[in-house]
Amino acid sequence: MKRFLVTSALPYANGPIHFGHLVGAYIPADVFTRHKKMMGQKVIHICGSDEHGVAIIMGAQKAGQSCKEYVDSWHKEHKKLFDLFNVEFDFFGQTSASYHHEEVLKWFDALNEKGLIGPKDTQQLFCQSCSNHLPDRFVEGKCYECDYEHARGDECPNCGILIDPTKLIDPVCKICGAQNTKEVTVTQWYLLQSKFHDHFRDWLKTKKNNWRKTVYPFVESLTEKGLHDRAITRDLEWGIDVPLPEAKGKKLYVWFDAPIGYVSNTKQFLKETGSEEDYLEDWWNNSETEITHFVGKDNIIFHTVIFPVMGMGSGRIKPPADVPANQFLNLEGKQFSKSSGWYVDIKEALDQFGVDALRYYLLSILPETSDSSFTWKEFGLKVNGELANNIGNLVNRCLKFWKKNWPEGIESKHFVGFSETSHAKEFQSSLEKLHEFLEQKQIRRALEQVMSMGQLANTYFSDQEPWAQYKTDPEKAAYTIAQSGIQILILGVVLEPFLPGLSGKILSFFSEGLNKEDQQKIYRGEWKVIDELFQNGGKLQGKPKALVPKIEDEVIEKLQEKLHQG
RNA sequence: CGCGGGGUGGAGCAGUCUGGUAGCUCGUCGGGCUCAUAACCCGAAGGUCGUAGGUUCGAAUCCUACCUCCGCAACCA
Repeated sequence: MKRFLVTSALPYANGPIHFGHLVGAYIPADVFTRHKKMMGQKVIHICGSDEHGVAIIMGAQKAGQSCKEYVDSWHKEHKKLFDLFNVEFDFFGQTSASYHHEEVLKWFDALNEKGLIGPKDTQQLFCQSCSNHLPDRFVEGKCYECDYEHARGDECPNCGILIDPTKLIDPVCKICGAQNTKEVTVTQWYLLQSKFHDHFRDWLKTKKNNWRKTVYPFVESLTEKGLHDRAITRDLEWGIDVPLPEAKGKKLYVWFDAPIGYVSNTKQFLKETGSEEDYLEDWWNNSETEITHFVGKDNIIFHTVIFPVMGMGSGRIKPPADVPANQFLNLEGKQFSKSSGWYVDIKEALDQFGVDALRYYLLSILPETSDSSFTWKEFGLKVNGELANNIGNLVNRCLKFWKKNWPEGIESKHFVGFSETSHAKEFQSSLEKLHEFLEQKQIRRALEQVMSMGQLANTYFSDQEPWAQYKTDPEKAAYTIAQSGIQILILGVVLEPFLPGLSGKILSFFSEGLNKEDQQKIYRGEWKVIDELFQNGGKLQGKPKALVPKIEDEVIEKLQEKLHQG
């Protein structure tokens, strides 16, 4: 049986999550996974904290904590935020855990055995003040081509040439700020990707027609002329030991171990849930598995080149079916930047507006094809004008009318045969489009289909005029409300992947007996089941109310002011 | 000529691969309705698809040149 393995980029345990991260990977992955689950397909969503690397060491130093304490606290913080945002993982692990270290060593050994890892001597700058090796962007200086003052160790932002850091004029350590470097020769172990070029290109070509146009052309042109060998070891104190006697004291580079976290976390997930399945045979290396990595565009190279090479090269896992990378989300046109005050505090926003409003807006501006912008003004307009007016109001107008006029319930006969009606046909076609878009990971367009179903339901309600029917022919009105009620029930189910919170609220009006199986049937369009659901008549649970509160203009204005004041 | 992605009615976007009456949401204007969160429904106005050439019976869509915006993405994680 076909199965789906979904991953979202491992958040780096070194700072808060912002909207860009949510929109780039976690929310799309969550929607896709929930969709698959509702379809009744076998799917797991794996993620976890990425906890090695120089930035973590520096962050821990600054915080006066050990590295482990430091990453643990960010791990908890991130987990909490994902929960608040209804982003659901089947497993959310840590790369500092021992199960992860074990897995990484297996990869290293396998690649080493296949001759895909080897040592090379390189010239590197070493800071004599803080005793750190300074790879690329940890050093800055004057460009030897154009004299630009702040050329980085890898590239000059002014003239664009690739920089050899040892040739920089007056190099400065970016870690401690001292100008006290010397050139040293160090041995590092490299992932010999160049040996894998032809094999890689053969595989890549098979993705030409299914990958996004922001992904394929980029990877294609980048790898056309060859794959670069990459250093996968570092001289650091924190990380996974290189399992070679001649590399004593060295650690594996964080980007080597991090993606393996997807695999090690899957193993741990199966172990903790008592599964009999094998993480490799049944999942990562199973021909029936479709692997999808949700990432932001900054992660494309690692997920489309390096990790696939590691997987194919070691033979441990198969390469991904798709890497639906998203573009960047800006804040009112400029990049989010916590240090310059250009950011939005997610927790505050959650407290103020609730998860449904935020998820709705973020979903509607997912940067799937190009960069997009978060603006408070548009947030207010979309939540009020679309979510509240369309869906919120629909639920409210129909269910209030229902509760008021049939407090003891509507007879079951009015609910029968919905799937055969003409108003169900249009719903059905929207649902089919929604499924199609979600399969293609076009989540924005899928959400539009949900909204169009809301509009269909509003139109049906208005056309039938149950308020007028009730005065002349109450039976007819009962039928209209029953049918409208079914439409709302379907909407509630269909909303689940997008807005699980709102979905749950809508469904709670209907029946406590609406189990997962029935929901899945409705989600799949098997609407015959609805006849059975209302066989004892339709009585509403609880008291209907406005589910999506409107956002006041003044609130938006205040937030805009606050942002621009910094 | 470093690389990739954008430039479509007031705003935000889809359509470009596989040429054939320019589509969606919001906003605006007009009408309707009163069950509902001043919500909902119907209708209308509004675009020579960045510019200039070319291919074609026909181009937003293919080709060429140019202008312009965003990002940096294989030793930042």
